[in-house]
Amino acid sequence: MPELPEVEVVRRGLADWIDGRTIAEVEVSHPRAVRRHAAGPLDLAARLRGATFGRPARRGKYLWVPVVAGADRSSVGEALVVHLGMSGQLLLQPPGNPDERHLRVRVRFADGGRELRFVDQRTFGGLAVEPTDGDGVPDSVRHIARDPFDPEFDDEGFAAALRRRHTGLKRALLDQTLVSGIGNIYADEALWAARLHYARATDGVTRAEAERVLGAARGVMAAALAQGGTSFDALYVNVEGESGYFERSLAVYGREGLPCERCAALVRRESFMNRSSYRCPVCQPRPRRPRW
DNA sequence: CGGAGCTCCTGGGGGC
DNA sequence: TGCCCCCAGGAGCTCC
Repeated sequence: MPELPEVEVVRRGLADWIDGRTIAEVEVSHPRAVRRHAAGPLDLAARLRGATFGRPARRGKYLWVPVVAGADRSSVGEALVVHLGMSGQLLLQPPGNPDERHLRVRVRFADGGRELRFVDQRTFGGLAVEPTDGDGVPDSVRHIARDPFDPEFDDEGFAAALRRRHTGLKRALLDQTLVSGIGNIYADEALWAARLHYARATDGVTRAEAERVLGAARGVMAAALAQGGTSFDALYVNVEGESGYFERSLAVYGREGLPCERCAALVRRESFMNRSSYRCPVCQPRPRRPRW
């Protein structure tokens, strides 16, 4: 469930720990973790060996670390791209620490200090080394929209693009090519804060409503980031393996049958898009003409 | 080409 | 106690 705030917590941790360090060796213990690296695990390891990490960057839920090649290679721009999927973790562990049960990739550094470990129970996440464009954005991230915290995010452009869509509002919020970083939890929280139903037709959403839900998404994700992110089942943790505290601040997600904080009506859980959606039946009434 | 549904995966938890 | 099934869901892929 790592969404933008959780990925940003990890990015900040990485910036503290790996920026400027040189890679000694990479071990891939589960090929699925590097399936997005088309040339295979050996190629991934070879591209990283001897290279130096730069400053970690992020767009939406995608994280990447520029890699500056060793002296023996031309310095074509490349980056190590990481997506945490549902259960991915990036941990900085002392080399002697016991391996985690779901350790997939280990990066050892030449300085012998803490190693970078990619741990992923459900294996939806993964790593790849990819070329970057003139703006430093990797291939697989180029189709991802800017996220609401990107200085170049265009609020009016978002509202216009949303209203041009012919789909349901939550579906659109989860579409990473429209706005990135929002997942199931923060979509539900943003919709509750904006008092909008998930099945509102996007072409019927007013400009003001579009601004409201965007502002709500920004607000809830900023609050979550300030608390170190949201955690469930200890699956999401920062690079030190610690959980965030935002779960206790969630207004609707995971709160089926509990009173809405605004109106005391009981929160409902509904199945939608093969996942759970939580809403207040009073604050977020079902639209006359729903779109799923 | 936009939109929608399917699928990948594992472990925790509930029901019987 | 053990087994089976459901559930969590990001995003690429496929089909219409």
